[in-house]
Amino acid sequence: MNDRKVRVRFAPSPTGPLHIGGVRTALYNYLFARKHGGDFIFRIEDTDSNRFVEGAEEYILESFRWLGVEFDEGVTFGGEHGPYRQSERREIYKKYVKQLLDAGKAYIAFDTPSELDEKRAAINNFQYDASTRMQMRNSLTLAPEEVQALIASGHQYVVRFLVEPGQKVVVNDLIRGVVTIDSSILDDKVLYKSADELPTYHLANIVDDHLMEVSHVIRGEEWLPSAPLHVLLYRAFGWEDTMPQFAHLSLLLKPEGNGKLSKRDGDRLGFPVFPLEWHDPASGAVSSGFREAGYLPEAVINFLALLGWNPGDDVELMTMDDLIAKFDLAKCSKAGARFDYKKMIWFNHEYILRTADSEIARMFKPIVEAHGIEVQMPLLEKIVSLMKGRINFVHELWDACSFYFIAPTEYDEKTRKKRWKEDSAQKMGELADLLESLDDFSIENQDSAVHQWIEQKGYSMGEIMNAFRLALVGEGKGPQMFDISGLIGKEETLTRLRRAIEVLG
RNA sequence: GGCGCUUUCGUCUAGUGGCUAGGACACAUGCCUCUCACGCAUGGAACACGGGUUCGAUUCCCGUAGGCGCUACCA
Repeated sequence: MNDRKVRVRFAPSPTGPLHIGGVRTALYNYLFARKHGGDFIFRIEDTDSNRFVEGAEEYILESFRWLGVEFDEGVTFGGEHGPYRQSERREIYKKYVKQLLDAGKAYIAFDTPSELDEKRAAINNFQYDASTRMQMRNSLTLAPEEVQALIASGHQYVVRFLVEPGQKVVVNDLIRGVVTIDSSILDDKVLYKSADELPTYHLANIVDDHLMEVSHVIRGEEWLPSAPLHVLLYRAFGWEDTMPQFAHLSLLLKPEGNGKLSKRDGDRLGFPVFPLEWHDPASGAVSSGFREAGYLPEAVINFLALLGWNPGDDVELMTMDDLIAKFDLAKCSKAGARFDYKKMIWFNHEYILRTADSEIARMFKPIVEAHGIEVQMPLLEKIVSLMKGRINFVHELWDACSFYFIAPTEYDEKTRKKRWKEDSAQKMGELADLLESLDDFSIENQDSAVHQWIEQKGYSMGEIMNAFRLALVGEGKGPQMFDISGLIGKEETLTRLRRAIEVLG
């Protein structure tokens, strides 16, 4: 049983954008598959025709392409266990539903949704199970001819799983250990609906995992309560010997307050909860995505991997290959993890630091151009190398360094008060003359010439440089002064200097 | 309500039957310095509570409380 080939799957419902929690579940499946040389399957669970959303499947695929999470098999990837979209597997499920029906392990029920609602309203804690099934309209209580007649006359029905009460059902979870429940608390779950000729999640899931030879089911904790039902289904089909091993992951919680992470938290606190921007086809509403918000995929992966899992060492910055090498389901934490978005921002900062200047410059270029500025790559790369350490997102580069491209039109009042003295105009005039006289305007040459001049005149470094900075930048920020003047060039430096003298006096 | 899962600094977490309970984010201070950042250094900060078991429990057991999830012809 344990020497089976590792085969795991990520099986979302195409009901909208992929939640970040789902991304993490997929990531853990991927890491586990790669770690054990197994296969990673992409299956679409579209058994609820009412909730289907156009474009969701493509969105999910695009998200994983961006993140670098790769599938081996499944929808759009091919494979020998297809089709991988549940809506295309109707005939397969019908066969297995019949098998259960014939074996007396499931039955046909005619109670309509509204009848069931009435029951629930009338009886509190009503549950369709061993204690109530004999009072309902189903193949257990009706004569076989009646059942046939109802079906023949077009009555819609569902197939329910007949749960034997009083059994101890044991789920051996790879993260949580042994979980035992009494089958009496389970209800007779709907397995199949005649209305759309599709199974529900529970049936489709078991049949597909079995047929697709899935070895490990790694999914969110919200599935833990139905895991015993799934065990019972494997048993009913006689598949218990090849039943996959289960691992239920803790959930992602709000950064603050109670409850699980939701889109509202992201909107409120200013971070995305979806990998890519999503345009809802029905409402037209736009939800922000990590990609568009300026996160690097490597940073998102690294952050997510550590949210609920830890290899046990003090290393936090890891590549996908590092994560694969270290991943271990047994080291996943059991309790829910708050979504610490500030730490995610720190990861992005670290990854920007580790990304080549040329790559950051390539990402930054369209932003510069959007401000109507033409810039050459070599210059932009130099600016990036000077500035990228101070930002968390590429788009923050613009605010941090727009002075390279645009001369100040006004001067920050606070800085002016502090840095522009009575004699600043005169000294800046001297500085301008000095710089003008330089044939070699290299950073090194400016540096030595200006230092020499300051020393000769007995000026202080601070008074000169700070006034100089105000003149070129318009405020008190930025890298070393000659890294600014050197890059904007002699002519521009002198223009800005002389304008400041004129304006500030 | 019922059932299940869960509980170490504010947050993510490491860890052990005997430790000064470790790291990271965030925060504070200092250093660096021509500014702002970055960076570096330092600091404050935790074993939910109550019972057991034990020579000794943060660690093992039970209970309580809190948190989370499920309780659909949704996944």
